[in-house]
Amino acid sequence: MAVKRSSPGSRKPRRTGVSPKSGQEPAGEASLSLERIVANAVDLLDTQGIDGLTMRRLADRLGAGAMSLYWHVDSKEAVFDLALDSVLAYREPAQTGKAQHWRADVIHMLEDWRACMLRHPWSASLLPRRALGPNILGRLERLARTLSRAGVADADLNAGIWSLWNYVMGATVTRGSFDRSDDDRAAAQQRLRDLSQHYPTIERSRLLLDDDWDGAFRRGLDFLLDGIAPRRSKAQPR
Amino acid sequence: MAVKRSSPGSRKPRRTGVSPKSGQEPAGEASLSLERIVANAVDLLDTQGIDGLTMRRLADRLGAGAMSLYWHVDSKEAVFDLALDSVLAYREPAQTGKAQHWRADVIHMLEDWRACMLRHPWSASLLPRRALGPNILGRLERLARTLSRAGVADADLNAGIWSLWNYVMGATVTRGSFDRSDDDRAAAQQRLRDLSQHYPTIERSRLLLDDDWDGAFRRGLDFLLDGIAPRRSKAQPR
DNA sequence: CATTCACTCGTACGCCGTACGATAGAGTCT
DNA sequence: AGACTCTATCGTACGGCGTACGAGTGAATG
Repeated sequence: MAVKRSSPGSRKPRRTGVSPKSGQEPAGEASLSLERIVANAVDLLDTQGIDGLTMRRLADRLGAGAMSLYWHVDSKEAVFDLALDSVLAYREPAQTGKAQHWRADVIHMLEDWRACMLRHPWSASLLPRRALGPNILGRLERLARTLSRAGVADADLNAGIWSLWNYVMGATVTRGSFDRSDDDRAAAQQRLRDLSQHYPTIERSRLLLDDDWDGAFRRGLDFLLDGIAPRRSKAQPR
Repeated sequence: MAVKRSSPGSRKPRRTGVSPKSGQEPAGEASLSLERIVANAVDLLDTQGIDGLTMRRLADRLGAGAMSLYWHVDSKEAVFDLALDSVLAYREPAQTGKAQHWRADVIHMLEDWRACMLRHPWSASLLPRRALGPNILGRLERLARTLSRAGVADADLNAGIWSLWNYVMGATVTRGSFDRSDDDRAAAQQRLRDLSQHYPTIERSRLLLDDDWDGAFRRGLDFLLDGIAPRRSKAQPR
């Protein structure tokens, strides 16, 4: 699944040089393009949820027939891949000249990552079964570079990257499991309160009710970065 | 989605006391029951993957009509919930009398958690959108209890639990994104090698090719536990 | 015997992803 | 000009899905 042979259905549409009449599309009736498809898919996912994206609906929105999409895209799976990656693009922080501390850099990127995914809740549930897109890899690369420059030993690098990565992933995915919609937020809270009763320690700490997600995220990140930070006497891993 | 009103379709079947003829079912033709449904669903998921589970197939396997399932189960979603939770049961370690160190205890539970999910790869991709079942909550409770007894301050407890939790979640989910099947494992490796070329730091560290997942998991866990461990002078969170 | 339950299942509806092949227009070559 | 190719669109149809609905069955109960 993760690896696709470049299938016959998808030669790239090269824009034939000649744009339509004027320099800009007026409105709704532009021609199909990968960009428009992906943008509308994201929109659909945002508003209708993960089951709301169907090829027919997507095509309708674009004023096209369902099968027209398949000239630009191999399958619905591909639409998911593209939508996911498109939502995870990272704009570097404004780089105001002053060199950032590596730690701030890492935190910024990871908090932004988390924010991106929370802005599009479907992305968290998609991630586990999708391939790595360029934006995802770009973030990994950046993370690796930052840590490496900060002096993290090569031998520790991969473990460090994956630790941070996993943490962010898990935090986002977990967060997404709670209070998905606002409709039943109250009901969910009640349910969690009921559930808690059978789990005394959890209840006492209000684990399921505490909703300072952002703070918890940041604190865990600090735990990890403390562990990863270079030039500590790391002899006994136990 | 996460919260269901207990819908009308699912009164619990109470076994009417009188078992069939003998004490044990002979073979294939037992009657439907929640246990059999869930067990077969897990089997189907294990062998056919997440798309391989359909209500019709599941019913066939059980020698029943598709709609018969719906007397025991509200919907296909419920089957997913049940299958997921059933796979995540935790058997406490043999408790050989000697008191375990809390750290060993936590590590055991979390490594077991990860192992469970890797044994059933579909579980990782299901987790993000499913409700909390009793086995999942049981593990959280145990984690909370262990940390609390180990002396983690109440104020740090939730952050600690969620950190560990998120980490395990993310590690499992990420792991699942790679080399899903053995069919295309070679192809996947090649693809990753190609990809790496555009991401120099990643390539240098062989991030995507390194396959010591278990080791990386353990090392990250140690990072975190170092950060969480009680009685450290934790004044400056920065 | 009548009624109620616990349980099973056949049929049917509306939706899905997409294989296939028929277009239509624009560009290119002779 | 005519023939041909390439890009792009789309209508139809197929097989499969989840599940609403309601009819059926056999045992327990009154």
